[in-house]
Amino acid sequence: MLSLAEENYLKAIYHLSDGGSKSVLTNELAEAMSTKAASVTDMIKKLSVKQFISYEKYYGVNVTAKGKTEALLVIRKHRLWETFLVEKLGFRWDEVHDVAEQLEHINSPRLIQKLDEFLGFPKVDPHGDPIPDNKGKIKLLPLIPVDQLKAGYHGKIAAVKDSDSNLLKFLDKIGAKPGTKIKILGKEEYDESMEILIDDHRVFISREVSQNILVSE
Amino acid sequence: MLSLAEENYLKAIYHLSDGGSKSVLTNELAEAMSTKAASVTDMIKKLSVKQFISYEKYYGVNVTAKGKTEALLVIRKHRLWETFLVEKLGFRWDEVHDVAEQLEHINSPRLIQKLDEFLGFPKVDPHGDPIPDNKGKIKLLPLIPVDQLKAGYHGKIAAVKDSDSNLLKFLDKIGAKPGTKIKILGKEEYDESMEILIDDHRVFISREVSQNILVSE
DNA sequence: AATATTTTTTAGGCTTATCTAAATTTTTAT
DNA sequence: ATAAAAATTTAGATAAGCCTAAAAAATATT
Repeated sequence: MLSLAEENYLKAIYHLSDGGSKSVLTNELAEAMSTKAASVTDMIKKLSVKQFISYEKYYGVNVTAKGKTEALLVIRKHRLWETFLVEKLGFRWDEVHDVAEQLEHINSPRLIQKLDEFLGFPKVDPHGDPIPDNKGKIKLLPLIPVDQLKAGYHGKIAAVKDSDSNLLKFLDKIGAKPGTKIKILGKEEYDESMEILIDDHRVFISREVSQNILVSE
Repeated sequence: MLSLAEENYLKAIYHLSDGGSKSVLTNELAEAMSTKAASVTDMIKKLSVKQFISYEKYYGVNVTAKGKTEALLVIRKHRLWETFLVEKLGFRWDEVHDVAEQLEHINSPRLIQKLDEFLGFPKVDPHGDPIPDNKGKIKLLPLIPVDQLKAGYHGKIAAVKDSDSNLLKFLDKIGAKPGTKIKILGKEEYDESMEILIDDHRVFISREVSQNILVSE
């Protein structure tokens, strides 16, 4: 149905559009795909003809309902594989992204069904991101980045935002992952760094980090 | 290093040459790859330049040592994935081939190392075929097809030859798989069909089937 | 409002992997 | 030994996905 390149573009469009809630510009997409604007224009035309996106010259692209479902099915595969790599093969969560990028393109509904079952039908992946169902539907809960919380807040980490390997290694080091208890002790006005408790351990985190740790409600 | 198409050609050449012991003709390869002789000639030139095969115009190709190693590393991945699909995900052995054909091209040495470990370093895949090591070395034991055995022989099934889904389903039905006890009761001269015991169950098999069940020594 | 800048698209090429049709080489048969 | 048949290679196209350079459209500046 979709080629590997088409799947990758569609997924990028889905992510850049925040799940379809805004349009995506050509250069933005070129940047994300590490390619040139001219190549993006070519691909946009193809995906548009196939009705995965809608496109008006010079005004950026939007995913259609069909495109959204398709993107979410790829994301489902990606997140199930990431879960497999961490839970079953013992990968660290900062190592899984590139491999999952390859595995997500394996085409076998039966494989994904069996994998889902083998993993015990997980609802979220190791980063706390929700796993879409086999119809391409996803339940997104509203999440708040820690940098917006006030001193005194306490709850649990729901997810981490960035999939940058260095951020993940740092979070690993301070013991921060989805499910971990977190409490805000204070925020420094000058640089917005924060003092927090991770599982009752006191740590200092910069704004870059606090923006990437998410809690629910 | 190698493109997907190149990997597939190399693997086919390895198999058709019986592991490098004879040369492979253009048409033979075209047939195996479901493509045209002209396309094969093109690809042969590429693999030849890259030194994975040696090639003399009009006389067929042979795999080099380098090509053999490379082919065996792909086969290693294929067989580890087949083992995973059967042992861990509960696939039937007649269902795994097509999915493994896709999975074998995932490029991540770490993934294969972890998978091997997860599976407990299996020596053979679900069909009884040996799994090459991570250096691309394989230990092939000499196997004998059941149609060459005499009445009275008894031993264990070592492997099954054909990966045709219908054959595998039939073998499943009569309970024949690697490790199962087998005894030859007799052979019918007329059509070479045989009467055998599979795990003490009496069954009749045709020559097509008996040629595809293998025992060691 | 006119001009400069930025963004996007078009035009034309390149590579990989495929194809058909024609040419060439090898093999088989007379 | 030569002609016919079969196998293989070459030549020339095509499609996907990318590129650079140039043109066109939209946006920003003065």
